[in-house]
Amino acid sequence: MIGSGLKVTNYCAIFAARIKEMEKLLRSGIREAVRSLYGVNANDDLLQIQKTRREFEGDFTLVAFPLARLSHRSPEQTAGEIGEYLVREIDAIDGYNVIKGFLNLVIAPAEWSRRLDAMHADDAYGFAGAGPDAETVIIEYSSPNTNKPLHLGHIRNNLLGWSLARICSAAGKKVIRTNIVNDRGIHICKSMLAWQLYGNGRTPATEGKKGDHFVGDYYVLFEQKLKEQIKPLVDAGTSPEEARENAPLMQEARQLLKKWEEGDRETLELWQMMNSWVYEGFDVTYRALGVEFDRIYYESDTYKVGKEIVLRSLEEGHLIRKDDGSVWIDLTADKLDMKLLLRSDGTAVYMTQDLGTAVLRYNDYHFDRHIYVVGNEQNYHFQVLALTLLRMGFEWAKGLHHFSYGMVELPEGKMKSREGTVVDADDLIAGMTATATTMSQELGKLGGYSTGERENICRQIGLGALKYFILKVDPKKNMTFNPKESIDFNGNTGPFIQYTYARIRSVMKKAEEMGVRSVSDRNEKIIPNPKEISVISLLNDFHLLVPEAARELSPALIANYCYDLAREFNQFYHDYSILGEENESLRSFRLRLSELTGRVLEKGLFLLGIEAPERM
RNA sequence: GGUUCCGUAGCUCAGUUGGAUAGAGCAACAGCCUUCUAAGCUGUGGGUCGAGCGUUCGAGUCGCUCCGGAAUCACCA
Repeated sequence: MIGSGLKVTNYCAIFAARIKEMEKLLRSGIREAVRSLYGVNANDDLLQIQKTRREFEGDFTLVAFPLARLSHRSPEQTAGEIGEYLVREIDAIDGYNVIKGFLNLVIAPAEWSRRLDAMHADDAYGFAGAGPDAETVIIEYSSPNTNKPLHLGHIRNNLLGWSLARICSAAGKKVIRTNIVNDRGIHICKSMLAWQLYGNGRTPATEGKKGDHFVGDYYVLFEQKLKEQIKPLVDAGTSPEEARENAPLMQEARQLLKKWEEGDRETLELWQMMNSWVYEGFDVTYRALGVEFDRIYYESDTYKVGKEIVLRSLEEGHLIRKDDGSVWIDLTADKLDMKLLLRSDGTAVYMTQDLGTAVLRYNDYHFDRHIYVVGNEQNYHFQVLALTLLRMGFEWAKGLHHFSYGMVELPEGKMKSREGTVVDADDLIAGMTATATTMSQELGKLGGYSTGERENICRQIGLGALKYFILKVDPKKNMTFNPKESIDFNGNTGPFIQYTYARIRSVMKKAEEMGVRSVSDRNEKIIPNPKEISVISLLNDFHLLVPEAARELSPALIANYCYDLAREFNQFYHDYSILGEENESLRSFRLRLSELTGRVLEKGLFLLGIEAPERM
């Protein structure tokens, strides 16, 4: 047997260093081959190496077409000659075949087994630590208004932001998760006014209601009452826009906003009280979704900074003041428009506070990159924001990046609050958990567990289904959510991946009971079968996948990878016995393969913000 | 009208810097539990990759034109 665990690790680390560079090894080998065979140096972008497609024999494929130019031979002949050379010169390459100019290379199966050991020995496999000179990335997400509870659109936003933060961290960046709360403005004044008029002192506590829903109800009530006031005016011949502006309720709301901006104590107290109700409600939703922030900014603070910056920039001559006193930036030279930065009455607009927030954050963190997770309806806004900051002389604004994602739509189209089709976040989360519970019962799972354990597992599964459903699709595309057909738990879903993980955990527990060890024995030579090799090969992709996902800012890449890995493992699991294998070394090897798959699935799910249940 | 994004199987979606015969899941049908969890595995059918032209040895992927859809172009946020 083996001496100490430490020795095993060292032994494996050597191979980790060597085999991690498997693709590099191939590259240098091919470059060498080209030099030796044709007497020329192959430019790196001519060496196109990819994984061999399933239907052909081999592990890696070199596309020989580009090299045919150097060899002055047909792609087929070039591929054949290079293949010949590689098999002769590189131990790890066992064989090759050529099909239509594609050189398929077969890696020695034993090499895969060594690669597995190397990955298995590395607890941090796939995740990079943040070094002292790591890039600092701010990720802003969520960004709610304080007049309404969160809905499905916010869920997509929060899940994307949270996952991006984890992916960037795993890729070795220093990440600051932040939120900007739109806590001031006419919208919250509407809720405040409605509560003053019709609330009769009710509170979330007296009504037994979540604070955000409670306040949201008054916002809806305001709009209802306003509509009642508008109707007679319109009937009397006023235009709808004018009627809306002139309705007494609207006037009162504006007055309340004015009082707020003047710092009226009573108004501020009401504002604070109602916002605190909303925050309590948001906290519950955030906790249910499993998202957190390192730092929260409030528009009520940042809009002042924004105003100062605009005024200073005006003095510096970057901006224009019109006759009515309003302040603008002229972006027509960049094919954009004139953009308002301060109203004629001196008050701030949306852009003003975003300018302030950006500057505050730069002063706070000196970020290299600032990622805004905000829907694609604001593409124009963020174009203007970055350009305006640059014009104002803030060079760091080059690091601003709008992570623009698509809308979540219903089969009938957009969610509309007027038609009551908005999918509430809390309802949806509760619904998913309920579905998971029903399904679990129908399948006869989770017998013998306590109620608390059962509830927790069903919660994990329900949320896993929801999160995966949302994160697996390309963020920039609009996506459809059909509330009638509940989200699936079979096939390409979160629970499928969770289930694969739970099965592996179950095997691990049983292995422990049986006393089967997963450590490798360096004296044994394992020749993995093709199914095992496909799993190892996928596991090997993971260390390249994480930086790739960080570069592309793509949780979908991680999600789809997890699915592929789980599917591949399930086939292996189905076809071969792990603990039932009689050959001791092979049994241990399969256990390592399973354990590492479990760890990688867990990490992948972690990057998506999905919990991995030990059993289900 | 300007700008940006999207269009792949009945439905929901993948498809790496352009590479081989475009892939999954759902739904439908047919199988597989005495064996490590059947939320699993296997098989069958299903496609003019919106249309056309171009670049290329090679285009779902790049360019242009058109068709269809979405967003945006507020002294709203």
